[in-house]
Amino acid sequence: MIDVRLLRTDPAGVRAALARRGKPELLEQLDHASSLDARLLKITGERDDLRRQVNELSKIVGQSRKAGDMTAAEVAMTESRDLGETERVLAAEHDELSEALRQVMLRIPNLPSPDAPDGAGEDDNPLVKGPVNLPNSFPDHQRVPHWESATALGILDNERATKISGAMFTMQRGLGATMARALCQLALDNNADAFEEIRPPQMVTTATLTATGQLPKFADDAFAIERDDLWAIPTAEVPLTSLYANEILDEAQLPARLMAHTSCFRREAGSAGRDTRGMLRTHEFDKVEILAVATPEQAADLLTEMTARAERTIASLGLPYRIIEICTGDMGQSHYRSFDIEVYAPGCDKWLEVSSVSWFSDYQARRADIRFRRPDKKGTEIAHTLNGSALAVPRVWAAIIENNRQADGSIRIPDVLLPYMRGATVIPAT
RNA sequence: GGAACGAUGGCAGAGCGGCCAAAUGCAUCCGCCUUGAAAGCGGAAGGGUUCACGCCCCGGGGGUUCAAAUCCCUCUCGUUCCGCCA
Repeated sequence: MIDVRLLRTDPAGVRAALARRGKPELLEQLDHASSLDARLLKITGERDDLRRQVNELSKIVGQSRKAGDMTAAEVAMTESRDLGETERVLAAEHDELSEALRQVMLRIPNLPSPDAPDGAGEDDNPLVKGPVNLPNSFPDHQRVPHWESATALGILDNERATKISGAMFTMQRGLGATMARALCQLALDNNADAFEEIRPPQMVTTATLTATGQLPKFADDAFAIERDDLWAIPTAEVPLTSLYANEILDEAQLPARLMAHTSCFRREAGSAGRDTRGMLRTHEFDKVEILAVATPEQAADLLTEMTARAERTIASLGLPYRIIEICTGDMGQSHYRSFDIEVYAPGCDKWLEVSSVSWFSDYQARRADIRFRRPDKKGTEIAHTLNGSALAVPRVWAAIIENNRQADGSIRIPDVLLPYMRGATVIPAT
């Protein structure tokens, strides 16, 4: 959520920042929020004034009783009763207004960073680095899509996954399953020097899913377990961000660095038919996420560091990759600044997004109410949050299958994964 | 799933419906004392909102009342016992 007070004090600035996202309807929402806020302020003042009068009268009642002046007490009570009725009406109006304002504010996206590049859509995302490790050409045996080669090798069995769970579920077998797990181990081990490993719940409440920004706007993208009012997490970002929800941290605790390997569940509503082959887009996949809760001053460096960490793991696997920055027109709604790492998969001839590292400024933390206290200052401040995929399994797995395919059809296992592969160095051709 | 009890400041823990933003202890911070420390003594210290006055916050929500931390309802969470169970 953006700060209502900012909207109050600098409406032009907020408009200008939001306009960079290129969605005119957002400006109407801003106007709506402003007018609700103005009415809310007025009503709140009137209500509080009435409450003050009621409180004063109540004191008079008590004092008069004590003094034995029952008439005075009676007079004050009657007056207070009348005021109370008006107060009730105003209070109800206040509650309605403030809920309406909240609903509007929850749907207004974050203001992009001044440093974020302008652009209308994904075609405008600037290349920041690379391509790295990209050969001039690929031999024919690497031009085989992973869903063909992996299925032939018996390490991918999507047909049976579909039998069990329906379309867009996948299943790895044998060394394919081992390699999927190895990738998670690698990503965890690569970041264990600075991030605390968490095994969070993978089902969360509605309140938790609202804090990170998935609700109310993107309810259709998440799996719901309605009977118990729970949601399957679309990313570990959700439980990790809420880990410190409704808490006030000491500045010394920041940055708090957390990482988790979890399953991620996505309905992928609206993406039917797009990238649905093989492991490119699935309802359930594994990912290692790294996340930081920080002070505003720490955040920029953390964004750089976390992007570098994600890059390092991809680079160590020997895959061809590039880094792009996300422009204002393509940014996620909670994002302030964002970088993607893409890996080239020669078999399907695509650059695959395998990691996204983002800075959310105080947008998520305000929703989740994560604050911190500076030792030298009174009061509290909203924290900043950042997160990124240290490694998302399916597309990296697919890229390894395609890039590392040998002339004989076997798959060479990247050296950095060997410690986790129970002695295997290749996935043998059948 | 059934039953009983509980939820108050960083922690522990008081709190006859008004004198309670809330005792007391511990912890924290600042002074005094001391060569230094401990002890002792004195003092400070919650959050939100507001330019301010003020208003709100004793797990969440609702109700009763002139007035609610205190009474009633409800939800959530916790503890213990029973049942079931990886």
